[in-house]
Amino acid sequence: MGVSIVEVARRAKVSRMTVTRVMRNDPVREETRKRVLESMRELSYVPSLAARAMRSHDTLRSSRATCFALVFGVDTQKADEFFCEVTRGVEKQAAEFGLCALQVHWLEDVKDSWLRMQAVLSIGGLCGVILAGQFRAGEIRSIQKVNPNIVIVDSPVPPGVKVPGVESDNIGGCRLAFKHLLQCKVKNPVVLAGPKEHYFSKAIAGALCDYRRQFESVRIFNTDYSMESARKRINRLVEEKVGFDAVFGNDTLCVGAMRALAEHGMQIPLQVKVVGFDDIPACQYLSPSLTSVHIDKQSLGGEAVKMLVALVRDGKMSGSVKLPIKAVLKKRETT
Amino acid sequence: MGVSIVEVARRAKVSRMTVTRVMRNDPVREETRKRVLESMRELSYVPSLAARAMRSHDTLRSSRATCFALVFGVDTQKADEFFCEVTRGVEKQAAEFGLCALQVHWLEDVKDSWLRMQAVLSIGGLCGVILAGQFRAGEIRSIQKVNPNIVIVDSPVPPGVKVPGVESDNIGGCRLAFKHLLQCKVKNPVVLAGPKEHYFSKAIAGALCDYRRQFESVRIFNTDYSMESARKRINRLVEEKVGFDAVFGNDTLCVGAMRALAEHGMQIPLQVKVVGFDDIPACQYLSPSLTSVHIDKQSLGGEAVKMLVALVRDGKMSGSVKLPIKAVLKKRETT
DNA sequence: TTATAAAATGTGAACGTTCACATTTAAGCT
DNA sequence: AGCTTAAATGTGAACGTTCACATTTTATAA
Repeated sequence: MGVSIVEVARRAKVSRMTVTRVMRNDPVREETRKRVLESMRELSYVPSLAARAMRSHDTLRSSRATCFALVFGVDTQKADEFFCEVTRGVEKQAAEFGLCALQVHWLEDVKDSWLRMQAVLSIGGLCGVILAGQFRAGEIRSIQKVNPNIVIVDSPVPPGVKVPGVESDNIGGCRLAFKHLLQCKVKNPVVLAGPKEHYFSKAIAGALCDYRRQFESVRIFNTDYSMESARKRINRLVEEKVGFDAVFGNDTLCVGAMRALAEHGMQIPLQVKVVGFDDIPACQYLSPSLTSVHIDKQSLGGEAVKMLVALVRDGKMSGSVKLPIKAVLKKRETT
Repeated sequence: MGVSIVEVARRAKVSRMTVTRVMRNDPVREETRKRVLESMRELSYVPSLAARAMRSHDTLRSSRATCFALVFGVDTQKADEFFCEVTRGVEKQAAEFGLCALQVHWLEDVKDSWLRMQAVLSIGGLCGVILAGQFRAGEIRSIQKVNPNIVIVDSPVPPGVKVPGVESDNIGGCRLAFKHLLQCKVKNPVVLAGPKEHYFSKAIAGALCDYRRQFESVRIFNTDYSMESARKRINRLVEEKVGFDAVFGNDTLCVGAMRALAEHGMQIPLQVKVVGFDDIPACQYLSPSLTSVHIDKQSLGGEAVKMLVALVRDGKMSGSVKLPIKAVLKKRETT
């Protein structure tokens, strides 16, 4: 069913190797090259990555590899728009390098999922792996066995593993948010964090160390990043007449929160200020538009690719490089 | 770097074939099986998909295949939330079958992108391909050469190709929207379509055949599905004092449109009604919440996977099956 | 016990590439 | 022409599996 290099060679009356050379732009007589190219076209030859991969363990870091895997961790599904943007950044940069990104979601709850993942990652022609989201040290080590070129994006590298990575400055971003809330004379903010062990939640805790004292009260709630959980939470607070004058959380959560506030006829920003995090595209188009801490998600992805390429090219990276992507506050109508 | 079946075999003091048999659950003496399994564990053996793929052309439809590709067409990037949901449906159903979905975006403007795509699709262990979005007949035929098991999702199958597919009832959905607008006494709707040749745009045209006469005027504009283009368009209409009393377009476009209306202090739904399409999660959380034509995006993805599995299992599908996913109007506050 | 069938295990070849090296062809010089 | 060197092209082996078939071991029956 597939056309092999041998058939192309036969048709062009040359050997397999010459065909390979043509593909590689190695020196071949012009006339021969033309015959081969024509032969490839006519048979609509597609090289078999599988076969290439067989010679892989040495080929892996060769210039021929055309793909890398972009693996999404377990919790990444909720934060849609965020990772969509990261992915876009990855793909743009990948295209720049002539690479192709194979995306895989890792679903924790499915049996054998992990084994299948590993098998996928050992597919030939994969020059490396970018991990997006949260991974445990053991998981990373497993992956390293299968493919040594790993870059981790938007997640703190767990202790005990050495992996280069790109990281948004979440703590710095949270600080900006709190500082801004203070400037807005907020006294009793409600903070909507993600799941307990999550990067974002920890960053919030980190940033609060510096600012907590300056507020009268700070209420923190963990959520699953869904709009619904934010809406419910805020609804409950309002119904229980808990006093608060601001909400801070990621953009998705803020959308849910704003809905709840609207349902109760509360004025934004008059009665309650709202500050988001991530600055997803929709922020500008909400009414009122959402003040948010901007993270350059595309850079996050793009830089990860650059790092991966460097890693592949130079063989090794100097230790556990962390490239921070800085956060910027975008003031809009909710504050 | 990778552990091969031979090493596992050696360690367990058996032949390669016995190891294979253990993996396949073929009959093997219990004691031997235990030795092999242990050996596999200790060496943390991961079978090489690449190597498996080499025997592929017959293996392809065998039960061993663990992955399929989910390919996104050129224009799919804009419609983020929509395809995120479709993907989620695909992955849930894939997990159900013990399969793993490899996502690939096809970026048109990048050179050799198409060739790389094809190479990826011919990766071993891929039991099939799901195409999401718009593809041309020639493209589909090319892919068919590389991998015969194709299902197309949310795109009309181009004439001249026989591919089974799952399709949302876009025309029906648009009819619902227009009918609803009429019920709301709308006389002069503005319609925000996608790019000219797009499925959605054509569905709008199709549905309008039946309803155009019943409106006083219908203004249709093509967009690139971005919020910004919708906002600009509506802004211009307002500034040019073009009279209209409703906006219809996909949800993303509606968000942009609503922003524009809000900027001009126009009341929704009093002065202008807004009806979306797709019913992305955010619709319910906007203020006012967005009336939208609901498409069950997860089913779209899930059914595609079921179809693919059937295709792989039975070898062939009866012609060009089209499974329609029906559309439902969700009335909310914008009408 | 030996013959016979059944169960368990092993073997060579093949899949499509590429590598390292071998061979052929062409070109340049005296 | 004949010799040397460079350029162009070809070959066998290897990558990790699996298949079809071959061989060995074990169980069963006479």
